[in-house]
Amino acid sequence: MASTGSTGKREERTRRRAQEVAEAATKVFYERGYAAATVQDIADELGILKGSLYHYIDTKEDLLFGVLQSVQEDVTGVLDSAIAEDGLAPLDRIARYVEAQVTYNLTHLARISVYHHDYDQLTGERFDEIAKAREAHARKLAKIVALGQAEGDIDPAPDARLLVNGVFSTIAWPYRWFQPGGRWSRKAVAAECARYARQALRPADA
Amino acid sequence: MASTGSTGKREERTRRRAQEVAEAATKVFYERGYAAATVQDIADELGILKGSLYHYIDTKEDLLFGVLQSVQEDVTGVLDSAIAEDGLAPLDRIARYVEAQVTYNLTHLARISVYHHDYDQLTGERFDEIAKAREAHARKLAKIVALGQAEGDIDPAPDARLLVNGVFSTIAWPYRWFQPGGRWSRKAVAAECARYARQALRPADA
DNA sequence: CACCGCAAATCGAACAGCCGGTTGATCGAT
DNA sequence: ATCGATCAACCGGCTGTTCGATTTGCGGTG
Repeated sequence: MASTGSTGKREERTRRRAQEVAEAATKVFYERGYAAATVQDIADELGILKGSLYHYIDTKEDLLFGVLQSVQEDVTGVLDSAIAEDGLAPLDRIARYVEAQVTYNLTHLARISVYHHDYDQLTGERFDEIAKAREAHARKLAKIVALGQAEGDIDPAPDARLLVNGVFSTIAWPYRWFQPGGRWSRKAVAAECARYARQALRPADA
Repeated sequence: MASTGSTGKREERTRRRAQEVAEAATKVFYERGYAAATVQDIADELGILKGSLYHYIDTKEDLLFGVLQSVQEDVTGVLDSAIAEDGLAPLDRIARYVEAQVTYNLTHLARISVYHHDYDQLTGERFDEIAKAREAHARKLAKIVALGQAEGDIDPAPDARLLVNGVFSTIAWPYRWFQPGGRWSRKAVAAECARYARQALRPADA
């Protein structure tokens, strides 16, 4: 049987285990923070010895990078989806994007926490890679903002990049205070953030 | 000569040195993060041996707590000042508060970074103390928001506590991306944040 | 279906190095 | 002479990482 495309049980199992490792790392990094977390902690979470963990990685940082890369993919996907929708005015597009991203953030609290909290603990090229992706992300959003300013449903006075940072703040902060099962549902928070951002972007007079 | 009230050169010098220690800790925690930072690093920053540092502290965590306590005082002061101003409509008061706090944050990047980044590395009562202060802070702001909602210049639909979190996001995020001497001045960023928050709070129709 | 081969996964033990923290002696300004 | 500040040397414990031995379970063979 040809190899490509079909997943033997062997490879399947391997892939699964690798994902379990990533999840364990995410959980531990979320609870303790990357720097304070120990390779031992992650091994304990998996129920193996810490030496065994090095069958999957070369370095502790590999675990962090794995998580960050994966989150970056998701985050990029959310924005691209919002861009792909057609027939939306820029302001509506941004509102949808905010709602979708906040929903994602509150559904994947651990991943997003690590993404925002520990990303600057990466070193060398790896840091650069994520930083580059983040900047590309910001530029994409800036384009939509600028379009909205040109069309008149977004305040034309402020620099588009400043408005982008405003939107990011609205998106990024909720993971810091949100409590699952608490007073507000994910949906309610996401909707309020979308409203908040939309209102903030609108021209002053309106 | 009486002792109380007058500062002898001895005590003066001691106080100064203690502040230098705190500043060194702030700088190192800002650059490396609390968990990754070493007592050695801070001693190096001061030009003394790490053993000598323990003349001022009992524990590494003392350094973190010192910084956080001090920042918490400042932050409380900023809000209280905004509350003390009289003759201001709630929405104007909040806008002033946002501008003042963002200005503070961008002027004391290192302190604020540590405050937001490493505060959950405190343990026991100390964590509780800061957490309590933060909650009191949120309640104060919620009162102003609720007042604004009652008076009609703030959207009455969303829960006041959700709006407070929105305002906090606008305040707290800039330290993450702001670059001193970069494209925007502190004043410009602070003013834009104030505008962003004010606009976000206003009723939808307006 | 029973067997075997082989690679992936885990173990077990060790490592050098650095961590936070302690202690007693010494320095230096008042 | 006093007392805060610094030094010098040390400790036990834990860190990330390495590596050869051992176990586990899928894939092919008869």
